[in-house]
This record gives sequence, C-alpha cells and structure tokens, in this order.
Amino acid sequence: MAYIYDIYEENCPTRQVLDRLADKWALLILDRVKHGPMRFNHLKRDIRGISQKALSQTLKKLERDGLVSRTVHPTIPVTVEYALTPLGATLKETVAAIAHWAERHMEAVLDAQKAYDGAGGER
Amino acid sequence: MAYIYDIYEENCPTRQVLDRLADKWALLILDRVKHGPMRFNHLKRDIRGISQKALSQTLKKLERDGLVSRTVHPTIPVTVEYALTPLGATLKETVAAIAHWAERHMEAVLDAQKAYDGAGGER
DNA sequence: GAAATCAGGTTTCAAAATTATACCAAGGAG
DNA sequence: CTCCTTGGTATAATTTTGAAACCTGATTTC
Repeated sequence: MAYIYDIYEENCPTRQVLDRLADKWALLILDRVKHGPMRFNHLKRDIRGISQKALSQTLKKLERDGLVSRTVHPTIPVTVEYALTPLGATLKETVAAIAHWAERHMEAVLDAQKAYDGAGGER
Repeated sequence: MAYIYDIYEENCPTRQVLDRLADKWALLILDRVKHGPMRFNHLKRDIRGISQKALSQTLKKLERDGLVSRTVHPTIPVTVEYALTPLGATLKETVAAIAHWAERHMEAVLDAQKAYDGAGGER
C-alpha cells in the first residue's frame, strides 16, 4: 500500500492528478455535481463565466480520470447527464472544504490584499 | 456571518480565492512550507519542475493574499524566507487533503484512464 | 584584477492554453 | 421557412506559461 509516490517529484503520476484537481473549473464542476446528475447546459448556466469549450474539455478529463460519469439519454433533443462516480464522491468533502475556505476567509484575504497593495504601491 | 458569497457567481470575490488555490504550484508551495520557513532556492529545488518565474510569481500572489509571509535576512548573500501566515495555516489540512487524495487514489485514476482510453480508442 | 559563485529575482520571447465567437447536427414550434 | 433547443466542435484572438538569458551585489578563486 505504501507506494513511494512523491507529489514533489516532477514525473510522479500524482502530479497529473494534482493538475486535474488544481483547476478552477474542475473544482466548480465537481462541487456543482455533488448533489446529483446535471445536464451539460445546466452546468453551463450555473457555473457563471465558464465557456462551452472549457466545460466540455474539463468534463472529458474528469470522465477520463473516473471522477465523473457521462450518460446520454436518447430524448429529443438528446440530453447528457454528468454525475459523480463513486471515486469522484470520495472527493466531495475535500472539494467542498476549498470552496468553504474561500467563502469563510474571503474578508481576511481581501484585507491582506488591501494592506499589501497599500504598502507596496507607495514606493 | 452569513454573507451572500456565491462561488458560482462570475464576479464573486471568492472566485479570486478559488483561482489562487486552484493552482498546482500554489498548492505545492503551501504544502511544502507548512512545516516551517523555507528559502526561495530551497523551494525551487524541492518542487521539481517549477520554473523560477512561476515560483516567484506564485509566491508574490500568495503573499499578497496573506497566505505566505516573506522575510528578508540581511545575510551575505541575502536569504529570503517564506512561511505560512496564521491565515495560510488554516489551509494546511485542506491542502494536505488534496495531496493525500492524489496519493491514495492514484491507482484508481490510472485504472479509469486505461479503461477510458481502451474503450474510446478502438472506435 | 578578471572570472566564477551564490542568493533571489526580472526580462524576453516563443510556445501552449484559454476565451470568445461562430458553426454544426437533429428535431420541434410557430 | 425560420428560429429555438440540446450538446457539442472549429477557428481566431488573447492570455498565460515556460525556458533561457540577464541582473544586482557581495565573496572567493585563480
């Protein structure tokens, strides 16, 4: 079990995983989909500012990594639903923790930015 | 307390924070620095594959956001130490959880990729 | 005294990724 | 016939990234 994966090593496979997770759109998608399946255009509408291409590409990568499943329903017009896989579900808390942290510490970050910009800008 | 921050909203300030955190280099730096202060070149050597520019820029952003502190020691030659701020320290577990997840579920992701590539490539 | 070394960066420029925009297919509504 | 829906892809413009060179300032080596 104790494989010698080292995320600091350049060619460690965990770097690929980190790359997938260290992505704004991937995190937002994973978080958005955690309560149940969602259609492509629904995600696009909910995640404000994402481009169709970014959504399409990110979903494809998440699907390839086994985090999200893609189901085509032969309705008219076809609808495609994306959902967390069991593997993806194990990430729920982690992803939520990041979004949560952002919301909880927003003020502190904003204050730090103000202090930094104020001190540095006067030089 | 219950501010109406919504990370799905395009111009919500939490998006900025997510942007900072959803970055491979930022996460690796935060995780690398969690046990104590580190010098610039030490980080550069430890985090394999990071360019000097990426390290410098990422550190500057983390400093601006109040997550990392920068201390110049007037030694010869000067050394600069980067450390977690108290605010940055509140992120330790979250960041570690991501790295941890990557290491723990690496095999599953690799398997999913193989399955995906195998099924899709034959068409 | 010229050259090389260390630390911690910045600058430069080309390559890669991201974004906005347009387009496509298949069917239904008006 | 024209427009709207779904779920994309193709193309072009913009932005970000990465590799490599350069810079400052002080010290040691030849």
